Amino acid sequence: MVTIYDVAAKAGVGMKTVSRVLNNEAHVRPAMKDRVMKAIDELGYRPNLAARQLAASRSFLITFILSDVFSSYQTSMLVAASTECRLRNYHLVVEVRDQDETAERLVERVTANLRPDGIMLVPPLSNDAAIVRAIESKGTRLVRVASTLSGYGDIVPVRDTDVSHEMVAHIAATGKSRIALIAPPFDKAAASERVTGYRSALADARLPYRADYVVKGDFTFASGKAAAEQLLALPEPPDAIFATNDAMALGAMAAARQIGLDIPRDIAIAGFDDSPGSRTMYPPLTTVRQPIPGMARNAISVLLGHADALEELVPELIIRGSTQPGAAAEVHGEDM
Amino acid sequence: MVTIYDVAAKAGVGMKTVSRVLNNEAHVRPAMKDRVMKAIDELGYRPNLAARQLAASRSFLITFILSDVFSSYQTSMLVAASTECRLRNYHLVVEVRDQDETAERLVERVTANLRPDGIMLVPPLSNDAAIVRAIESKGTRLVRVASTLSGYGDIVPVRDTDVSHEMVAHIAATGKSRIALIAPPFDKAAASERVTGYRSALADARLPYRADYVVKGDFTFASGKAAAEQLLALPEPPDAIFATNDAMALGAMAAARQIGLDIPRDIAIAGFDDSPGSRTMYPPLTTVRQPIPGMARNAISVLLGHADALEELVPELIIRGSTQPGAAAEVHGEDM
DNA sequence: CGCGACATTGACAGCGCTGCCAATTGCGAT
DNA sequence: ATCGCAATTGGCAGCGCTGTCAATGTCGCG
Repeated sequence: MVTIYDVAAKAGVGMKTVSRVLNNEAHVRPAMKDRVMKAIDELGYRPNLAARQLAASRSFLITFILSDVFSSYQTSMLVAASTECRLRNYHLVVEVRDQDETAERLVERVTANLRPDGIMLVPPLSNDAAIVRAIESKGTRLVRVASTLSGYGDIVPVRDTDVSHEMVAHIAATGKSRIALIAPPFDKAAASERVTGYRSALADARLPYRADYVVKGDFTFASGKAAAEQLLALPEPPDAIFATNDAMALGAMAAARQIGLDIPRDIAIAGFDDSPGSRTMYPPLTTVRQPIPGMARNAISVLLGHADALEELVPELIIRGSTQPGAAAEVHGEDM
Repeated sequence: MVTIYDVAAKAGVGMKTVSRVLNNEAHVRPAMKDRVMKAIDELGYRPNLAARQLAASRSFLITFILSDVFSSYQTSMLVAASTECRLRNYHLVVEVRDQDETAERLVERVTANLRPDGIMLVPPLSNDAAIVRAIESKGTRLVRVASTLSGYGDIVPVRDTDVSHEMVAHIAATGKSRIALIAPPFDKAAASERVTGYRSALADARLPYRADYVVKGDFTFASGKAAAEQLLALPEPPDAIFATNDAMALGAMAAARQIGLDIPRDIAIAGFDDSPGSRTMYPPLTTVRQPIPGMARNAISVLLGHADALEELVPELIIRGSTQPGAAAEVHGEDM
């Protein structure tokens, strides 16, 4: 294996100079730098990560903790984060939270062995106070993609209010007037931007806010189905349902289909996340596409301290057949 | 940070003895071992991975390469593999293959920086000859979950013939007699165990094999939809479609639904993979559940040379509403 | 009871790189 | 040309652990 000494010898410079070039440090004349680069190329030299880690006591590793509840959202974040790490010569290590593993044990094992330079958390784990606190107590850097803005760690905010508003406005524009909401499980309604957007859009459209049209779900298919069943059993059932994620929206679709309703004629249904499943339904689901790659890029940037040029990110309304008959054609053929 | 020297001092033994205990080497008397263990506990000592890597020139890292085409199959493998690594004090690093990145560049960057002790590949990447060859040329250990049995690397085989046979037999048992197949894209029909099972089950059920009932797809939703449209346009259309993965089966469902067919009455549809989407359809999709966690466990075991106790793995038929009306209740409520 | 073989333990030299500090060089101003 | 200061460059000591090998102990057997 070729080492930094070989490069130094070949370039006729001190070993430390090679190190400087590798680390892009200041105080190296361009001519030197070129000579070193050339030697590196010719020798096919690759720095030994373990040695750098040991000497510099940083790991060039970021840990991404996956919750044991899978979601396409998490996976997309993971992929985008890994890609971003690669551009910065970092690497992404995946750890999965075991069922019934305490926050402390999880964080202990994640930080102790590998000593990552940072940890990245996305929902739902990013809103788990116990985990965040445990990471804080270890002193490991943390970035969270989250809507809850308090607590330890830098935060890449999720801004859902406007697009939720847009969504409900879109549904109203298709002529629906009894628009129900399957809300997130959080206790405080204010905790969810998606709920806020729903209410403001109702107000704008001069539609009444009805408490019986708002049912909580827990982001699972089953809870969405149950919520929809409850809504559809109302004396005056809604003619549209906006579910705050796709899994619940699919549950609502199943509930509607089960009692023979036509989507979107009898009931329009919309979700949130643009999950693979939203595209493989018939009719395909109207939903919201989060700028996930950008969010992941921002998160890694923040974590690595290059917070200078963060991207401006805007979620996007994806109108498909579940709210607008003509839109059915816009199905993508991606694998799931 | 507490080091191995601190532990040695506290336990009153040589530093090397602590190292022996850590690595579970032979030639340490139980009494010694206990003393060391106690010291480790009391000090909360954690070995420094970077130092071990450098000294032992192994990385305790396994790289999992993700193809840029997402699938729930890949994700499940990833999660299971990560969990398994953790039990062996290894860590899983994720690298994503960039679109239009050559196999050589991919493998170069994956092996050069991190120098993982092994690489794990699952379909579709595990059948990519160029990647496998590139890894071989780097001399990095490789384990592949694959049905193609030739080439470099240890292989965890995928055995689909029997369960495909079972699936088609099940469909035939529900009274369907014109069972079509949406086949994998491979050139040689023999390459796919799923096709083999289909043919043998037809023979067993004394149903004719009809070439016009076999259409190739490429594992995407769109290709499944197109294939189903072609099948349903036949003069004598099939009354059942077995798609060799779920994405294509969902495409087939969409095609059937679009022309107003009832599932499963007019046409039964079955898939393969037990993807999240298969559960969130109405009716839910009959499919095959691969023993993914076990496969991942086996793969990591093989990679780490503990190939002694491999698990016996059998895929499982999951009968749901898309082939059997009564089965509709068996929907799981997992999030996607 | 003595000897050799083997089990156990410890000492020490790196693994390949970075941080610190000292040595050297270059350059503008006098 | 000379001096001072800052920009460059190199040397060296580890980072914390494992591999090698030598130094002890230990035990069975004659």
